[in-house]
Amino acid sequence: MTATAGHNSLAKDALKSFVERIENLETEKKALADDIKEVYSEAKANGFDTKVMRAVIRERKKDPADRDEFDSLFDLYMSVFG
Amino acid sequence: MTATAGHNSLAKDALKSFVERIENLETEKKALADDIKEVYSEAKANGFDTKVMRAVIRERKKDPADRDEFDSLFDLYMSVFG
Amino acid sequence: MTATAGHNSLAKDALKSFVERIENLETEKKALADDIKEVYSEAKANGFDTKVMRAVIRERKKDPADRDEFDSLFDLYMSVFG
Amino acid sequence: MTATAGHNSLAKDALKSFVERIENLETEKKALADDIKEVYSEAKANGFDTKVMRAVIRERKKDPADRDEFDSLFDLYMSVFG
DNA sequence: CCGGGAGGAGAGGTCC
DNA sequence: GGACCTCTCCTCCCGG
Repeated sequence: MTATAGHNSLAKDALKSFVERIENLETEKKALADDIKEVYSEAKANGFDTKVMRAVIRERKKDPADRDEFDSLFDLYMSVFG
Repeated sequence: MTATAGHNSLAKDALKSFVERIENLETEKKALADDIKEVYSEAKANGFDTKVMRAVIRERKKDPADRDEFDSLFDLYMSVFG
Repeated sequence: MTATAGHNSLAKDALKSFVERIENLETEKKALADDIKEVYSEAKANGFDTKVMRAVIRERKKDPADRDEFDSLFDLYMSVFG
Repeated sequence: MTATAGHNSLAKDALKSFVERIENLETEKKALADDIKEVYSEAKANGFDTKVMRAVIRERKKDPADRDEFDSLFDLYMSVFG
């Protein structure tokens, strides 16, 4: 936390390294996000409803047991409102 | 809009293809997210404050975008509020 | 488009007025959002599942016709994946 | 899990009450959102750029929060990147 | 009609 | 482990 060309230079280098590694990974992650957007665009251009597609993909990601539990509770709550 | 075996088999295949492409890309994206988490963990183990690191990375991301073409108008509007 | 004291003082006043009206409305809006959060907290403290509650409230907000259309398309898409 | 008149009638009533309170609050909140939209429309009709106005309002909202206690640490970390 | 931006909801991480 | 809070994603609305 102090002086000339030396003190904590290792910590500085370490920090820079960590930050740069993260930024590089985020760059790659963003590229994939863009790719995904692109595929949705293609699908849309082919007449598919992307909102429904998203729902399907979300559904397939879920644990069936969790889904069942959620559904039964949902039905119970809804039943309160006729 | 379709073909031979069964109803709309082409559309079905197209939908399957789109969904699977997206799911694969999301798998890769998640792997990168996990990598990023891992780097933050390393940094934390080395004594860095990850909350501040996140702020730094966010800041560095924002700067380039902030050179907007409406900056002058923005400044004008802001000037109204002293 | 202007008047007496200084350049565009009318426009300035108008802008200030618009901005302040919006900011006041946003303050009120935020207060309501906090109230809503508070009710969810109470409900949770009484043993209700807030995630399911949100789903119920969202469901009740929807137009039945839209919901049916979405559901049938959703089922169709899902059927592609066995 | 409950008492006398009918199955869980108390829990039912409680749930209904919570949901209705939330829905009423959301109705009020939406009314305010509409009011805000209305003010933006007026401003636009008076020749102001609503996009810039939004930027101004956002900025004014951020400033107070940005005086964070970790500013010094943030500056230290940023200094690494000259 | 399409893409981009703003607002809201949900999920995950962090601190207590 | 529970609550807050940040971040990401989804949806809707405005502008082009």
